[in-house]
Amino acid sequence: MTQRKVISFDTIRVACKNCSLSQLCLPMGLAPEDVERLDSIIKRSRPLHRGDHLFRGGERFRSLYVVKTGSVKTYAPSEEGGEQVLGFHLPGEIIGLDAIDKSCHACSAKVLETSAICEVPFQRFEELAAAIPSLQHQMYRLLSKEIGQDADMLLLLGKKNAEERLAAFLTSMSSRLSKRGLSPTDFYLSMSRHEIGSYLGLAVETVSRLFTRFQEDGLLRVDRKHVEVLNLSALEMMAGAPPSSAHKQRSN
Amino acid sequence: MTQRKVISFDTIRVACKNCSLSQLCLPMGLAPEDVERLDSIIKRSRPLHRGDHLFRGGERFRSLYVVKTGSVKTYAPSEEGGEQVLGFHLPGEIIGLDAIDKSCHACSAKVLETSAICEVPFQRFEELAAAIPSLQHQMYRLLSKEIGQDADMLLLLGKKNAEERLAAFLTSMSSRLSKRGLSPTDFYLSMSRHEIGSYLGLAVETVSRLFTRFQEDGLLRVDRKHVEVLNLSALEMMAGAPPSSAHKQRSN
DNA sequence: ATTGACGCTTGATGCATGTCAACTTGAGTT
DNA sequence: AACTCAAGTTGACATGCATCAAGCGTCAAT
Repeated sequence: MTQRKVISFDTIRVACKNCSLSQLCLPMGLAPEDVERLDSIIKRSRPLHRGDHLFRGGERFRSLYVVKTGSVKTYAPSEEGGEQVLGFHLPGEIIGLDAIDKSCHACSAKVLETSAICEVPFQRFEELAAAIPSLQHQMYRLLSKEIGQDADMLLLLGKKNAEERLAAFLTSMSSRLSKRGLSPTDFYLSMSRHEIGSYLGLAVETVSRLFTRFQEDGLLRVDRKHVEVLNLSALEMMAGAPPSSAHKQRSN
Repeated sequence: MTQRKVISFDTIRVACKNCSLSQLCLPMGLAPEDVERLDSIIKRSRPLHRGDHLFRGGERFRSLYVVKTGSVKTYAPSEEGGEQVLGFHLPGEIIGLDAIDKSCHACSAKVLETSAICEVPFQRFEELAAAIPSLQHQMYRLLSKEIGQDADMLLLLGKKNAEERLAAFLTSMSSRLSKRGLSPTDFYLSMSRHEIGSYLGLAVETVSRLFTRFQEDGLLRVDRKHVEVLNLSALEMMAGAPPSSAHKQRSN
C-alpha cells in the first residue's frame, strides 16, 4: 500500500525530461538543459477528479494547462445551463491559449475523468520563450496548430452531415490516441453522448442513432463508452469525402 | 495625373509608423525604434486585384500577410470546385497563421477587391520577435485572438440558426469596420452572397431570403452589396440571444 | 441594342435532423 | 433486492433549411 502510494505520487510529479509526452508537448525540440529550465517553472498539482474545473469563463488568465493524463473538455457556458463544447483535450495538449489575448478566460475547462495536469504560469513562460528560440518556435507551432484544427472544425460544422461528423470525430480520436501509444481501434470515450453531440453540432439522439447504425453496418462494436473500430478505413473514407450514396445535403 | 500616380504610389508604401492601422496590427505597443526594425523586414508589393491569390493550399509557407487596404477571403478548396470560406479579412488582420505549424499552407487566400498587402517574411519576423519582447507578446496576443474568434465561429455554427448567423455576421462586420474608422451602419460588402453563405454554413438562397426579411422587418436597407443598418441593437440582440419568438431548433 | 454570363431573388418541395416522449439500462444508495 | 437518477436508446412527428427550378437585374463585350 505504501508502495502503491509512492508510485502514484511519483507519477504525478514526473519531470518533463522523463515524460512520455515530451515529443507532443512544449519540450519538443528543446535541448536537455532547456527542458530543465522549462520544467522548473511548471507546477504539478494533485490529480483532479471528474467535474473539477481548471478554470471558468470570466476568470483572470494566469497559466496555460497541459493534460498529462486523463482528459479535459473546454466549453462555452451559456445562460440557462446550455453549453457548447469547444474541444476535448488529450495528454500533451495545451489548454487556455484563447485567453492570452484578453488576459481573461472566455471559456471553461472541466476534467472528464481523473486527470493529472501541468500548470504553466504564462508570464514566466513568456520570459523563458524569449530566451530559448526553439521554445518560442514550438509555442508558435502549437498556437498555429490550434488555429489549423479550428479551421478543420469550421469545415466540419459548415459542410458535413451528421454521419460524416461522427465518422470524423471517431477517426480523429483514433489517430490522436494512437499517437499516444494507445490502440487506434479499441478505446474508451471519456465524454458523454450529449457532449459529443454538442461538440459536433448534433442532438444527442442523432449521435445515439448513428452509433447504432455504425454498429449495424459493421463499422464499430459499441458498448457504452467502449468503442471497437472494426473498419477504420471505411470510417476515414466517410469522414473525408462526401457520402458516396445518393443524398448530399449541405453541399453549399 | 503625375500627381495622382505619386500619391497612390506613396499610399502603397506607407511605413508602419505612418500607418493608421498600427494600433490594430503587429506594431501595437512597440517603441518607435522597434517599429522601424519591424518595418525594415516588411515587403510591400503593388496592389493586388480581385481574384488574385496571396497563396494557395499546398504551397510552402514563407510569409504572413497583413491586409493594409481592401479585403481578403481565406477558404479551403475541396475537390469538385466546392469551397468552404474560412474567414474574411479586413485591414490590419493577419493571414496565414495556420500555416506556421506545418510550414505549408492548408488553405488558400484570395483578395476580394483591389487590395494592398504587407508581406512579413516569417523567419526574419521570428528572429525579430525574439529580440523585442513586446513584439513577441503582441504576436502571442494575435495568435490567441484568432483562436478565440474561431471558438466564436464554432459556437455560431454549432448552435445558432440561420437568422442568428446572419445577424452575427452583420454585427461583426459593423463593429470591425467601425474600429477602422468607417461607418458601423453604412457599408459595402466585398463578398458575394454565395461566399457569405459558405462562411455561415448556409445556402445562398437562405442568405438571400434573410436579407430580404431583415429589410422587410426594418432592420436593414439593402441594395446589392450596399448595406445600411437601421436597427443595430435589434441585430445585436438577434445575434446574441436565442430568437425571442416561438421556435428554437438546435438548442442542443 | 444584343447577347451572354453571372449573381441574386423568389417560390415549391423534400429531407435530414431536431424535438418530444416513452422506455431501457446501468451505477450508486439504502 | 428495491429504489433512484442520469445516461442512453428508440420511435413518432415536426420543421428549418437545402435543393431544385425559374425568372430577373446588372455588367461587360460585342
